Amino acid sequence: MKSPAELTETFRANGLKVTPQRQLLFGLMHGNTVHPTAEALFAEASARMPGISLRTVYQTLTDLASMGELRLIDVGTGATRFDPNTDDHHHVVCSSCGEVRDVYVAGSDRLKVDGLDGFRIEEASILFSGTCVTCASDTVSRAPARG
Amino acid sequence: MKSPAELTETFRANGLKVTPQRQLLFGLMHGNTVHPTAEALFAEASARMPGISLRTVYQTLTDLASMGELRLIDVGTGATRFDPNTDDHHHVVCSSCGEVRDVYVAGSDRLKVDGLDGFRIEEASILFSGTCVTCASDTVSRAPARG
DNA sequence: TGTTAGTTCGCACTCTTTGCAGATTGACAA
DNA sequence: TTGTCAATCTGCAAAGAGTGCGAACTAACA
Repeated sequence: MKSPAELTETFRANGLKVTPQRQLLFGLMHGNTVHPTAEALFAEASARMPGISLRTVYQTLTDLASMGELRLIDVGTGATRFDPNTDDHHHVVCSSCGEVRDVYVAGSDRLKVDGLDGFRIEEASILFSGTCVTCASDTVSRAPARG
Repeated sequence: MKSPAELTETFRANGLKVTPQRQLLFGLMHGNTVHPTAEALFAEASARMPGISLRTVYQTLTDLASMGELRLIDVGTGATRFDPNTDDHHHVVCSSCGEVRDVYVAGSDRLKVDGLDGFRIEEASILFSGTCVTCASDTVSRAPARG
């Protein structure tokens, strides 16, 4: 995703207005590596701009996504996650706490895939799931206490 | 997924009852390759057993999944799909009509993945998306007419 | 400063899935 | 065959995630 300043340019150049709400969201998403949900972002935004609406958060995020500045990702935890990293990458999700991290995969071009006949493939996404460090240690330390 | 007869055994052996509703669903899912949603399965089931409830469909599907007889898959089209194929495989989804097909991938063990540090990986799923044959030809033949 | 098209916000509503509770009914024993 | 009891089924309410809509508001430019 471009920097807030660049996005400001881009938006204006496209006839879109740069509102305080949008600027706030540009800032919250820029360099954001936590893959927040709309709800999570709304909470952060609300703290800095009381009164901002969830509807606006969805709107802006959707706009950014359709401009290619943001990727919408679905890791199966219910809500859509937003990722400002537009590099060619994949994700890993903790099945316990839902944390999502970016993952880089090399060699995917050498995969032998059977069953794609007739499909014109546009995208391939790999989702790893498992347990993150924090949840793994929580389990270990808490297991004995719980019996 | 096991055959309806085998599932009947398994259910009874586990103290679960084998009701007409469950038998119907066993039959509808066995060998089913269309990856139906709960709603789609409910429609099929209703045609053969008027009065069966959507709630029961969800319940039975969830039971089968927790017994490992069914895989729940999320291809990003909104509703969860149910897959009786429990082999190690992946999926491809048509972004136009939502059709889902099974795909077999070889060589995934040779992928070089960066970013999994700290995670204990339990699963990796690959989702291809693109356009199926039917939708591709629809687009071609209809494009001129639509101008 | 005025104009106007693009935005924001809140509410209603859709869609998917789950919780609940009363009415039913398999499964096993006598 | 009948009885018992826990497992099931069904319908309805409700939760979570998004989206459509319209009135009020405001950036952006002349």
